[in-house]
Amino acid sequence: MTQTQTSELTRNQALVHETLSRAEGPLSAYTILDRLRDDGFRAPLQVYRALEKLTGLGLVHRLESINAFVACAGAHRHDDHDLIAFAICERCGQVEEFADPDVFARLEGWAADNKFRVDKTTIEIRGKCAACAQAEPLAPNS
Amino acid sequence: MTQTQTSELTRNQALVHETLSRAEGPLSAYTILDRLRDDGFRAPLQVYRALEKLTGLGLVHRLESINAFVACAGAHRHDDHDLIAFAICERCGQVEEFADPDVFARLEGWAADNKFRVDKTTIEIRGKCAACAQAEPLAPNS
DNA sequence: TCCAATTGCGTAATGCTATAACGTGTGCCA
DNA sequence: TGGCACACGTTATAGCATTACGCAATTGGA
Repeated sequence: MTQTQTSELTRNQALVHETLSRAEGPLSAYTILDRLRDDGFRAPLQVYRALEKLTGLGLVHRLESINAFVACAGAHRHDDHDLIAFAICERCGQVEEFADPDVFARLEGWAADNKFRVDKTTIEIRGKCAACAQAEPLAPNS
Repeated sequence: MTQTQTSELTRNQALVHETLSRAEGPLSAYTILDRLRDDGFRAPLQVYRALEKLTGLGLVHRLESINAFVACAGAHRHDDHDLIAFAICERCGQVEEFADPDVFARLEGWAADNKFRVDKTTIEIRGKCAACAQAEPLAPNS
């Protein structure tokens, strides 16, 4: 029941990944835990350990601004794990991933100019997605 | 002891702001609380309420990726509160603010193309600042 | 072959971050 | 003067993440 090959997922990792993949939006670690109770999950650490591995593999992204996790949409190149921006709808919870090479080029330019060694870059836009923006008027009251 | 003019800070707000301004780097809300015990602070909410006001005024920034707060460096325009990127050194804790109009222009471009209504944009780079990068070799072991 | 290193797992406890829900007081102004 | 907006204080609770301990299985040399 342990890992037999480097690139395969263990049972716990696969369960967490499946849970995130099936979800419609980002999930918190504790939500994942709750959804995996029936599969034997008992403690937060089981989730966090799996998430650590999955994020390392680029299969899952962490959304820093909302303390949640999403399965990688997979629409981008594998080695661009940390060159992805997120647009998070605060109304419906949907998350859009997008990669803007120019944005990252400029940030890397700043880093180079300032001799800053980059480990991880976070770009997250919060607001309302197209559908929710339309559903909600601009000036609700007054 | 309450607010007499709209643009002035209350005692609590001023104390939190001063604490952050004097700090060398970002502080967590609970660290701020500890530093203000002698000034009568007892509960997290006293800090969080002040922080909410200060971030609203643009005097303080929240660093989402490390759950901490910094006093605004003030080197940028007042109305560019949320158009600022941060470079956070994970070794010494120093934070650099910088505004890159092109980056934000491209992100706003994406938002416009996708009819996404932006509320807040977060850009945070974590890594090693120039001094710390030099102090730490690239491949420590192996 | 056997030892040691690595990796993952399970459990319990703890720590850190943030908010909910009360009620109080004060200034403003219609 | 009554209502509103805002700030405050306190207690309790919710939500997020890690430390620490021990065990089991795999792997890769010596």
